[in-house]
Amino acid sequence: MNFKFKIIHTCPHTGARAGELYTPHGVVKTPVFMPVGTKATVKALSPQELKEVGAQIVLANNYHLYLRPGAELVFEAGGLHKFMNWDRPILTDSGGFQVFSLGKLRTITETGVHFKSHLDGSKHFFSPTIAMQSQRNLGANICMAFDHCSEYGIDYTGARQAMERTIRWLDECSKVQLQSHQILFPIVQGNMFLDLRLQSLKQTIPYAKCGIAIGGLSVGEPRSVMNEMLDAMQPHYPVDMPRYFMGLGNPEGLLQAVVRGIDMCDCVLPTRIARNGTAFSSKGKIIVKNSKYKSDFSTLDPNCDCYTCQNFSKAYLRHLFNVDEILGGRLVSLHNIRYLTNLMSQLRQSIVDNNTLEFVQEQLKIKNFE
RNA sequence: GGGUAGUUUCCCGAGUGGCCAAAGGGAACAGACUGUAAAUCUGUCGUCUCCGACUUCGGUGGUUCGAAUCCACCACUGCCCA
Repeated sequence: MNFKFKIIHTCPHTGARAGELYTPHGVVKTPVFMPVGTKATVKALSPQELKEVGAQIVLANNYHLYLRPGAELVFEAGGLHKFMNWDRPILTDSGGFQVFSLGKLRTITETGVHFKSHLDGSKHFFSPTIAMQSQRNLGANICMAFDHCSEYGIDYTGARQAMERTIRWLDECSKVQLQSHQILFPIVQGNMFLDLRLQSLKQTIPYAKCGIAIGGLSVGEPRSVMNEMLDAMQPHYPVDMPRYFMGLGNPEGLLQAVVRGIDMCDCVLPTRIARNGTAFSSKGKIIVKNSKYKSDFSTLDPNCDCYTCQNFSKAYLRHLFNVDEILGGRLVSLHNIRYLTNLMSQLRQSIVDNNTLEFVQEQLKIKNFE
């Protein structure tokens, strides 16, 4: 088998683990934050910059790449790694999240999802099989199961139906033969209902060969609810494979998740808020555009080793946003990714050093950390 | 010198008797963003003791129950003719 997960150390006081995920495109040290590059590019950053900033693995999105340029074209190009010039591991989301986010542009049936392209309104259909075949063509290392991610606030019956459908779809997904350098990650659903979560987890585990994902959280629910869900699932995960919390990317959430046994996270948050003028920092969130930084010639974060923090002041970054120059979004994206990769590697070190609890509590003292 | 068009809240600019504290855009300010329909979106944007009151539409004086809108004069600006 081309994939292997090795646990280096488990925290004796929390659920945190330090591990290594071996893939045909290299090793990923966990816990890990994975930047999102939906359309085969992490917005505003080059692969070289991503490496400099410590990205070990990136995401791409099956739905978006299926529409443009098409999965066959990516296959023809030699696969995503070659196409986007990223030689480290890649994970593709199946398009399941678009079932959730595209709202009125889609209708869900038992056999799959009818989409209207957000680009030109053209009609498309994803069955679990089609979604997996498309991901096979894209050629990422980790392919996510095609799931039904239900929205926060849905009632029990709706949540149960989405969860059960996800299991049925998972079974179909598992029958699609992937390339030898690929593996399927199944996804646990169940919305905010503990029994559904646990049932989903139980039924999903048999399909997990190397890793298992938690979907449908961090979709607007209070942090306490998210933690409650993670706490409930933690004792029941397979020990020997990474748990991937889909769509989590704010510093506090990452810490909360890792101490609850999560190994992998991804999110658009760092890059999106960066382009919108907000930076993470060891003193909390910095809204760079704010007028109070007009003549603040200090850097975003004195503790950060990124290119941005080595060379540019808040006043300059604010200026870039003010005059609508793309470099602003680039520099803050660089910083925000670095902030999270740094946070995760420090967290990893704390696990190895047996002082995770201390480290996390110290970090959580930071105010305005959302 | 003559003619003509204009002067609106930070800027541009709509508004030609009441529904106007005054459209729209910009700027400014604040906020949101979680498996990316996002370099996007939302809110505030005359003053105040802010369910209400007050002061504004170049200036002054009129007409009118009521004026940014009508009239007179003045000031300034653009354009055309000398």
